[in-house]
Amino acid sequence: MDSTARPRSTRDRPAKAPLSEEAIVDAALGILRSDGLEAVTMRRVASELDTGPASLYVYIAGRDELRAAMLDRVADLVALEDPDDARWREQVHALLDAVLKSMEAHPGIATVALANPPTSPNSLRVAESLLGLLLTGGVSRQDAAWACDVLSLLTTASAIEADVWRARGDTEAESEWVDGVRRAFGSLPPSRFPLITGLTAELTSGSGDERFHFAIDALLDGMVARAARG
Amino acid sequence: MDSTARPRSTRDRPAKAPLSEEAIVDAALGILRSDGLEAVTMRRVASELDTGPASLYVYIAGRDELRAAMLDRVADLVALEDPDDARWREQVHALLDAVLKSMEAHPGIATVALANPPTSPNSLRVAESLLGLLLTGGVSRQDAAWACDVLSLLTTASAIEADVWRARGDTEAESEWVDGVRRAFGSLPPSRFPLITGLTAELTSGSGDERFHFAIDALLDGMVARAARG
DNA sequence: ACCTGAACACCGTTCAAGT
DNA sequence: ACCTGAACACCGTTCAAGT
Repeated sequence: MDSTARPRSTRDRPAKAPLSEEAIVDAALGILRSDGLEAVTMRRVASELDTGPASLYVYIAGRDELRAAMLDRVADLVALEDPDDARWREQVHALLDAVLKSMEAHPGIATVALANPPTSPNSLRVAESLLGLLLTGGVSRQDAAWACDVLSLLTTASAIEADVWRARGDTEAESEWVDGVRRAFGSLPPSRFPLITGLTAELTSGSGDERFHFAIDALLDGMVARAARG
Repeated sequence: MDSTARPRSTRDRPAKAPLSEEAIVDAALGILRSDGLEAVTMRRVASELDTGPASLYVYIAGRDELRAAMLDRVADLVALEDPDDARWREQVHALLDAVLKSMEAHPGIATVALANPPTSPNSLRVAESLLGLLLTGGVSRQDAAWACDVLSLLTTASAIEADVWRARGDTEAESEWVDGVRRAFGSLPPSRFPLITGLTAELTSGSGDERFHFAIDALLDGMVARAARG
């Protein structure tokens, strides 16, 4: 793309990196990965680049534009594969799983995704691929179009849920937080919450991933059934 | 500073309300409805109550607790009905629609919902009702439990999407923003995005509500099919 | 004992002034 | 012409001091 390829320098004193949108987004993503979205402030990004906050505005319109640029960069990490008639269903799972994992590696970015329409270049790249898989699976054109939206929503929401679990569970695996929820459910008054108390095991079973893939399967099942009905 | 003559009333506020968690949450919800989530700051809430920000901390642990309390209050607005075998499916739609509408009336609260585990008293009330409807519909216990989570996620995500559309479209109906997206999709290079450009009509058709109920139906279809398969 | 003024350590963004 | 120091108008939260 660019003529002057430079090694991506973020931390550890890269002598002096000339300011650019790319460098700013790089620095922001570094902060995001290590300290989460709340830590990504204009001032923090600027100080990471050894300059004042005002200088960022030469390259980026503001905080929201920076967040959108970060989001697009995260979507760029998702690898795509061509549709295969025999494997379209697992390909859908694999694609959405890649989106989920990419977001989970950048805690807080899912929140940004929900606040921005999915029309950035790399979001469109993913959407184009997902549409292809759904059509290959025999889903109707209208259903595929809407499912594309719904599946994205679901993936983003799952990523946010994962972010929250991790933030609450701190260093430990999900189990600790889930245990808390299980205890909370179990100690509810059964008279007022007969179903929740009776289904505590089911409500707290499965990992986030299992629930995510369950939802995808249920949605695909529904649309395939709908296509079969005509 | 004469305190006997007349309490200095701020605008049309009910004279002097004694501070309490309820009064604080009330004030916060008022700001939320009129100016959105970003405007709900500890300082703004305090000034609305004619006091300093420090005083709020006597009744509320902090900003996040205030947001959680606001969320629970919004969930309290949802009316429930007893499951009816013949109408369970439309009852699911009605329940989730009520949750969606309640959130849409409080712009930004959906973001709070995604950041908090759905274990507040009124969230549990809604979950208990939804579980009952799904079980009445013949969905398996495990599927009902997970679907409860997925449907909540979907509803919350839809509410956020509605918030974003409204924020972008400003005063006008959705159409203006949708037109923009349609134009953006249409002007994409067909060689790189053959499906998106070919499906622009389908991708941008339907209101948010239609897409929302489509997603619910597809999910329910999938789970009913699953239950039928055994 | 209860409440809060004032302070601390931050924000995003702007713009006049400097180079 | 380009960049940025300094300022403006805000944040959430704490705690010593006042009543």
